[in-house]
Amino acid sequence: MSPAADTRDRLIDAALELFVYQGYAATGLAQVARKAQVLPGSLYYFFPTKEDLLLATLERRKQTLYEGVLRPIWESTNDPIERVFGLLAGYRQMLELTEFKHGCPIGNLVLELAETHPRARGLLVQNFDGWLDAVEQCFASAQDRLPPGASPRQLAVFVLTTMEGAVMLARAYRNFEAYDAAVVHLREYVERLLVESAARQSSRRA
Amino acid sequence: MSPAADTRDRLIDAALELFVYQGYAATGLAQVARKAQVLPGSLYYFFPTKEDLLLATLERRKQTLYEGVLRPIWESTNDPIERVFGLLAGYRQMLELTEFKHGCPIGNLVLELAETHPRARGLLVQNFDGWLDAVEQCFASAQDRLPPGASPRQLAVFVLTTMEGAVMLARAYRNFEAYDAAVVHLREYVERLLVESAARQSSRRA
DNA sequence: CGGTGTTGGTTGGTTGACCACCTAAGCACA
DNA sequence: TGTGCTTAGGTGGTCAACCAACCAACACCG
Repeated sequence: MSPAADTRDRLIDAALELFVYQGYAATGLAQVARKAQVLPGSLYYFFPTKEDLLLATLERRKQTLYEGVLRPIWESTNDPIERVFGLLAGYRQMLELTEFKHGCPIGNLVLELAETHPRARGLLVQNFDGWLDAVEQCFASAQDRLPPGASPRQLAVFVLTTMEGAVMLARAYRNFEAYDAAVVHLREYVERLLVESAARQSSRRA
Repeated sequence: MSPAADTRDRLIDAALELFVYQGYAATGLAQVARKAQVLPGSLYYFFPTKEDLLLATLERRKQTLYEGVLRPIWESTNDPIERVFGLLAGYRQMLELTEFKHGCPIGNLVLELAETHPRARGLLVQNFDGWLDAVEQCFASAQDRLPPGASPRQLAVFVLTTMEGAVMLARAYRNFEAYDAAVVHLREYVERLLVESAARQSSRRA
């Protein structure tokens, strides 16, 4: 890796963390540079404007979704339904490790920037889409165990809304009560869909 | 109302909207004063610091929860379960009316301020608590129609996480697909709890 | 009644810090 | 020698915070 690519990466890493931790507007470029061990001027060399830096972080986030988020869980879990809940457990673990400092990296920025930064919104949506695609695939490959009317995509959306809301409440309360309650109910719901479908299939066979 | 209380109120009203619309950090005090038709100096008379203004808006939000949010729905709907979904419909309507500009007033600020403003976090939690109390009461007064193990509080938490997540996705995508999908699934889940309980009761009677 | 001090609220402008943004000189490596 | 990158410094602008002068309403007292 060239030295330039290295500092560029360090800048994105630093910005990624600061934007998620304290918001976009509240983060100064000088602070990003300091955290990345780079002089403020260099920052301008790679990212002409602050928004360019923001877009680069979102692009990075999108590209590391599989490597950083999905793969560790996909490798430890095979059952598609359990993979979904493994994902939820992963976010829980992140909250735990960072003592609720980091929530969902996308969610925070959506609420802050959706109205004011249209280009960022586009990338945020792409990030959500990537996540939804992955979860949709889980449900799709378990579709034979689900009721016939169940839409994998809509189930994925439900999982994402639950997760985003749960992360938000966990950060607000600084505990896992709400997060765990939400996941328990989501599991109850999915469980019911599974047994319903199983009952239907066995009755058809009979 | 004294003229002073009036300008104070106007300031809180203006700040309330701006903080929700464009975030806390991104909102300048001069902008708040302009919107409230007040000179910047007066702002300092009522609120020594920007954070004091923030806390006042959260206090106000807490006190207007019933009047502004719950009452209109409570009055048009009697069934406790339908009241819960009426609440969700109300937030949907707000998104529609404001063209996705306003999300949940509390949720936005939670993600922005939870880590950096501990006093604000306390008030944000109080706001969530008030909302949760109301929804919990709904489920509690329908408890005879729910399975015996169902906890009204935990159900309320599930509703809140769903709502917050749904609002977030609606704002990101600028459409209601995700919002509606989430609400549909939540309804499916509650519906299943109701019929389950009904079946159990009729089988006991038999 | 009327003059006088006090209080609650307003005005407009200042201050110092910080911000994103910009530049031009310097560096190392090819 | 040239190119890619880094460095230090600087500019204009905006921010929260602050202030001193001001004003109207009121209370108190001669």
